[in-house]
Amino acid sequence: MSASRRERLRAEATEQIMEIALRQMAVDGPGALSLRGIAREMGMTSRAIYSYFPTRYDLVTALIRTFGRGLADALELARDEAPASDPERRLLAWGEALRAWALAYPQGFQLVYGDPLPGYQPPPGEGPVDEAALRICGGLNRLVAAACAGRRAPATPDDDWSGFLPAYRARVRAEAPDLTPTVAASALRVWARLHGLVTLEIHGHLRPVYADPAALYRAEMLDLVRGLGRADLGA
Amino acid sequence: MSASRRERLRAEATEQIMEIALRQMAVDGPGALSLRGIAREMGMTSRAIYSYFPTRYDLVTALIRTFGRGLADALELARDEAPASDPERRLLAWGEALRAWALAYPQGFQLVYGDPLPGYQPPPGEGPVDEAALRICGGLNRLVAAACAGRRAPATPDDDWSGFLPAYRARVRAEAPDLTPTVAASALRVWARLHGLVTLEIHGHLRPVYADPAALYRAEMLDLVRGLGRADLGA
DNA sequence: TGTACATCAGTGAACGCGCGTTCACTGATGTAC
DNA sequence: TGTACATCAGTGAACGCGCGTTCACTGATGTAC
Repeated sequence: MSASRRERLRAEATEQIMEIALRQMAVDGPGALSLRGIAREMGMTSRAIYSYFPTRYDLVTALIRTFGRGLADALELARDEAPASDPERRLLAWGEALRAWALAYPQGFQLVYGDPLPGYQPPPGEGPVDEAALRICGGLNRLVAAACAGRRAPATPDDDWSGFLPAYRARVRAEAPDLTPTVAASALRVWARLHGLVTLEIHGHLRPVYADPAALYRAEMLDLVRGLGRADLGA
Repeated sequence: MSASRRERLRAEATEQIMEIALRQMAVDGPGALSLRGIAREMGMTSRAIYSYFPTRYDLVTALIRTFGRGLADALELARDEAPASDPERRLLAWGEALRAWALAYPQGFQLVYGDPLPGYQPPPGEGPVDEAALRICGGLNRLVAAACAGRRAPATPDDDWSGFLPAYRARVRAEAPDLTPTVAASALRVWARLHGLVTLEIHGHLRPVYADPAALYRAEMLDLVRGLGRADLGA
């Protein structure tokens, strides 16, 4: 088992690098992330970082991927703590978790949903957020579908997918064959509404205005749930 | 009038600097903004920039202020093109203008509403966005109030302002004494809903999903107008 | 249990770069008499 | 209209900095026999 000791140390160092990277970004803004700075804080030569991340952008990619997974985990966890029999509560829990996570990791939120870093280009092939985006998007689709299920106007059966990209439609179909486009569009707009309040809050635009952003967010979520099931998308 | 020739040239150069700054930010991300780069592109010595902007951050501040004003102008213009007798259309026009402006100047939108630049701190005293934020916020408040006016449940008269910051409340009171807190909160949430879709779109998160973001946005606005006037904020 | 070898984390010095900013200046444009 | 002076846009060279990245290496940790 002594081979794994090296592995453990390596994993720990890798993690430490990522933690320090985050702190740097939190303190001085993204873009302040610097390999030399991390090395300095770890008490290592800057050269040493390169045996963990061959390039600055590889570090960023790893950060984005980690955060994406973390967010997806947090959302699924919160959702699953509410009983499956109560889809509305599950949706509310999901929404609360989104805000809570964003407030806890504002740099992470920005990495995943904002412009990650000046000049950063995701690596070719699967981007670092793709896996998480799929989980998050798919999860929200199912939640919204469940919450809509027992409501009036449960979506015209012959709605069209024409607004969506074919690739996205195929993906949705693959994992949730009976999801209607109306529901998918609703989910998208639910996401956008929550996203709007969250980004305003983490960028400080709510601060000079509203003292209780949690209440505002909750009210928005309640309104949003109330509005579900109306087939109101489209021309 | 030859004194003004110098002034004109100076103003033109100042404007050119700002334009190039924008282009740089658009191409290589914010944070890629560099005085030397601007000078290079203008065919000047980097030193020359300093007679226009004493510091890099002064340039950023000027950019933010300009963009803030530009956005506020665009919104007011669009609103005023719709007849004052049709508050809903005015609100819709305002919303469309927000999206259109953000798509036209994504760097500007990010300067005003996102993290402007790594390390940037607004100057002490009045920040560069304050004037524009006031105009935008106040304008939206009035629009929402007008759109709510003829509706059922036009806000409980004795609603409370407790969720808002006292300073904000005072400002709103000063310029629109009969605005109810319910309306103010509605306006805030209207803003957030539009902001959510817009930020998702300009950061490219809608692109892999929805082919017609304009339609999605329009649907959201219609839903939002439909929902106005319900006194649905609060515990 | 002991020795010879492979692995691999980390060192230390150096590269070339672009940056913001400062210094001392030049030469053209405008102003006052 | 012409001259003496003030203004001021822009030059050119230099500063010190922190950065990402590369080179050739050392010494400790683990592995095979």
